[in-house]
Amino acid sequence: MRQSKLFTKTRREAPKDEVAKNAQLLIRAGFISKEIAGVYSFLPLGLRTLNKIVNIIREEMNNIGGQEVQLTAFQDKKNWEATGRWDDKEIGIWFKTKLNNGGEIGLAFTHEEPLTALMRDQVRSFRDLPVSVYQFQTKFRNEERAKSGILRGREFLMKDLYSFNPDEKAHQDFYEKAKEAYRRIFDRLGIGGDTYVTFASGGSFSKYSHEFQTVSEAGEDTIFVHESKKIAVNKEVLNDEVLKDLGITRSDLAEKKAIEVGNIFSLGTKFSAALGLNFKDAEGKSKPVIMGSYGIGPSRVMGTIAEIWSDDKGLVWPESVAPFAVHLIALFDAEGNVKKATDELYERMIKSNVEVLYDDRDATVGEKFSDSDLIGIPIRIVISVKTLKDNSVETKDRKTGKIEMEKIQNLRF
RNA sequence: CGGAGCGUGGUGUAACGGCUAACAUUCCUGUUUUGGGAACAGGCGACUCCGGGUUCGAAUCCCGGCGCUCCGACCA
Repeated sequence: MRQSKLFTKTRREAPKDEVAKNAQLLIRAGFISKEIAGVYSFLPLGLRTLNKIVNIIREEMNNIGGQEVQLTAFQDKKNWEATGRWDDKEIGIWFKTKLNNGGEIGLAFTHEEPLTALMRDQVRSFRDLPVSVYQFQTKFRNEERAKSGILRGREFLMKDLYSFNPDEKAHQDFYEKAKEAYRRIFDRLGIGGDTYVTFASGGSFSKYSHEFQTVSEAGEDTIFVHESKKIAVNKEVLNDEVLKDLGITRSDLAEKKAIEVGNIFSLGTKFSAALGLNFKDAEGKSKPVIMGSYGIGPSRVMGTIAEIWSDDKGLVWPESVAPFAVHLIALFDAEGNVKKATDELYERMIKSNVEVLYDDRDATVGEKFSDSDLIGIPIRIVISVKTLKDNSVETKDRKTGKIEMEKIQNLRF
C-alpha cells in the first residue's frame, strides 16, 4: 500500500487522556481511535494486525478440530434465566435493552448459554461427540471502570471455543490439546517467552482453571512465576495445597504483574444440565454433556504485544502480526531517479505478494524515519541517491537495529 | 460503586476576575530543501464541555449535569 493513500496520520503526542502505553502508541501510530472510555475503533493498520492475530488463533483452533461459527451478540433472556445468570445482581456487567415489541434482550459478555442451547438441537447421541465449536465475536461488558487502553474495554473481540465431550477422560484429553494449542498460539504471536500457564481458581467442576498470563507491568493480575518449570500460580489461589499439588516451594516463586491473555476452564455439566444438553450413551442412557470453555481476546493480545514489543521510538511488531512485512522508504531526489527506482521495486514486491507499505509521501527524511519507527514494521528498506550509486538498498531490522546494504537485484522478491 | 484530579483551535500547553484568549505543532499557499520529526514567508482554525448563578466584567469564582484519567472495589 502507498502511504500517501493511507488516511490515518501519525501524531507526535498522544492525547492527554490516554495513559496506558499500548493505547498511546497505537493511537499515535494510527492503529486505533478512541470512541469513548473503553471503546476503540480499529483503523487500517490496526485491523491488519488484529486480523493476523485472529488468523493465527483460527489456524490453531482448526488444528485441534474446532469448527468455526458466528453466534449473534443478542441474547435471549430465557437461556440465561435457566442458569441463573440473567439477574443483574448475579452478573453486574450486562448491557441490556428493551425491544420495541416489549421484550428484553442482552448483549453477550460470553456465550456458554446460547451455544449450549443451540447444541441441544445437534447433539443426541454419543456418536455426535466429541465436538468443539468456536467463534470470533464482539463481547460487551459494562465495566464500571474501563482502563488500560485496549487491555480492558467495554467492547472487545474474543475468541471463545467450547468443547463438548461424553465423559471426563475425553474432556481432559481435549483440555490438554487445547492447552498445547494455546502455547503454540502465544509462541507464534511473539509473546510466548513472557507467557506462563498459570493455575487459577477452578470453580465447582475442577480444582484449577488455567490462565495464560503474560508478564507485564501493565497487567492487572499478580502471579507467582516458577521460572524453570515455566508455570505460575495466580495470587488468588496461592496456598500450601497448591504448592504441594504442583510440587514446588514458595521460595522458587517470583511475584510479577501480568496480563491475562487467555484462559481455559472446565465447565463440567453446569451448563448442559441447566439447559438440558444431554446425549444417549452406548447403553442408551441419557447423560449431560461435559463442557469446557477456552478464551483468548485478540484485541487484548494486540495491546499486550504493544506493551511488550515497543521502545522509546514506537512499536516493534513481531513478524507474525505486523501490519506489513516491509516498510519501503524513498528519500526522493530532485531528478526523480529515486522515485523511479522505488516505484519499480514496489511493483516488483506487489507482484511477489510481499506485504509492503511504501512511503511515497513528499515528507522529510526525519519524518519518514520517525513514522517508520513509530509504526514498527519489522523490516525497513530505504532507497536514496546514496544507495542507488551502488544499485543498492539499505535494510534495517526494527528490532535489532541491524543495518545492511543489499543490491537491488539480489533482493529476495 | 467509594476516593482524587482534570475538561481551552485537530493535538499538546499558556493566560492575576479586566485589552482582539497566547504559544508550539498539525493543516493550507508559495519558495527552498531531502540520511533522523528541515528553513523562510503568508494564511485557516476556539461561542474556553453543557446549563444555571455571582459580578460593571468569568476560561478563571459558585451550583448542577456530562465526559475523561488515576487509586481502590469489581472482573464466568
